[in-house]
Amino acid sequence: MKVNELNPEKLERAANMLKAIAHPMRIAILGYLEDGKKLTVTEIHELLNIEQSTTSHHLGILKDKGVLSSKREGKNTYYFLRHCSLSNIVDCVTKCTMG
Amino acid sequence: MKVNELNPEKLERAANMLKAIAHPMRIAILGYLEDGKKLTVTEIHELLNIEQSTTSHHLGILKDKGVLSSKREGKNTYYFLRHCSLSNIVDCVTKCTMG
DNA sequence: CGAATATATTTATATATTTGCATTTGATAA
DNA sequence: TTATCAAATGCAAATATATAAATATATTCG
Repeated sequence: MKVNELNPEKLERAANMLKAIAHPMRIAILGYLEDGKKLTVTEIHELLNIEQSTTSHHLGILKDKGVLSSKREGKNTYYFLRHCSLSNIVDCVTKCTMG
Repeated sequence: MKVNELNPEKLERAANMLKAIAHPMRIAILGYLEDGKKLTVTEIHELLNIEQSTTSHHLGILKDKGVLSSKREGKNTYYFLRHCSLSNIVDCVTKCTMG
């Protein structure tokens, strides 16, 4: 890989995407969204047992940094992984922290 | 993957490891350490053109969170990836942020 | 030992993040 | 229209993080 051909803006964008993922709740969210699953804000906030607004906040961060996409359907908004390969990051880091 | 069998402590550890990586300078550091390369603090601080103390700080964070290991040899301390698979994270996130 | 080099730590300041509450906006149905 | 459910936003307090300057520690060499 050519990380060091990365200019500061690219490093910044990569860091921002990782920073978006680097939070316990947000890692858990990504865990629920593997294999192309789509979930609503309410579903996630009930699964994680955290406030609706907090959930929305986390989802907004993940969307803003390019980790998730969303699609409104009626009253619900479904969130899902923008790049399915992003599951690998969570996979890799959980494996590395197990040992 | 079984992210959601992860208990809060494991999520926390995974998040901390990602948080350690999620910084432009620290991503650049990991870029220099791919393929098992080992570099000293001074080499890194010169490569990145940042303060020695700042460099040491960043390396300390990466080591503390389990991303890097270090080995002292004489006056120098060499830093290197603890799990070579961690390069994949940087790889994946840089690819995802390119598009 | 004292000097030089490499690394780490401490400290202070600036900046950013997390969280929940209250509110608002959006969509549907009665 | 009004009521209701779903999601997003603004705000504020608490907490965490980043940076650099100064200082401290460790190692080697003369």
